[in-house]
Amino acid sequence: MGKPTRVTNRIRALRFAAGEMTQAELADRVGVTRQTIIAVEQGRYSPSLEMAFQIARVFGVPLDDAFEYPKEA
Amino acid sequence: MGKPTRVTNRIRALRFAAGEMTQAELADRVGVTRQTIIAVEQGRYSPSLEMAFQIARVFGVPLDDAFEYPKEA
DNA sequence: CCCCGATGTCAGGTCTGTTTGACATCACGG
DNA sequence: CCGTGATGTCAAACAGACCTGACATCGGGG
Repeated sequence: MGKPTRVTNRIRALRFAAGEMTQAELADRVGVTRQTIIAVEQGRYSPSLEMAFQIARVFGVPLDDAFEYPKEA
Repeated sequence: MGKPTRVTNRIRALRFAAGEMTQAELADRVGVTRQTIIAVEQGRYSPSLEMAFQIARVFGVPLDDAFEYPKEA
């Protein structure tokens, strides 16, 4: 139980928008584990900046489009 | 000796552009340590996505403007 | 000259992102 | 009915981000 990750993402939506891309395939393309994709997709924790960049790149969208950070606590 | 952080940033430039903002002040505003700012600024490691968002927000720029990720290995 | 603010370094320790591997469920097709 | 692909869960371990605290340097003022 650490801090709830305030960062949200649109990975799932982007996956489906990209022709029903599977979690396993995304994980493979990004170079991480399927587990990691699941955890991030579910918002259990936020990815590293590098991983965020790679994910956004896979879908061809800017970072701010794939991930969002709410205003203040 | 881990992996060299492929992510680069324009923090230093942004700091000076923002009226000579000091590392300590940025650290304070972002809510991290001065050490962390130094390390990130020097590219010793890439920040978390949350921290990246906060930094970009301090300077009022989009993520992709504050941080860059080079093409391929 | 001395002090102080700003930057940088080093050592150690904590926390969380990431991995590996095993396993459960559900939908689908043969 | 059985097998398989996609998703999800849990546990344990490792790695890297981040912290604390101490200290070194350099430049500018008083």
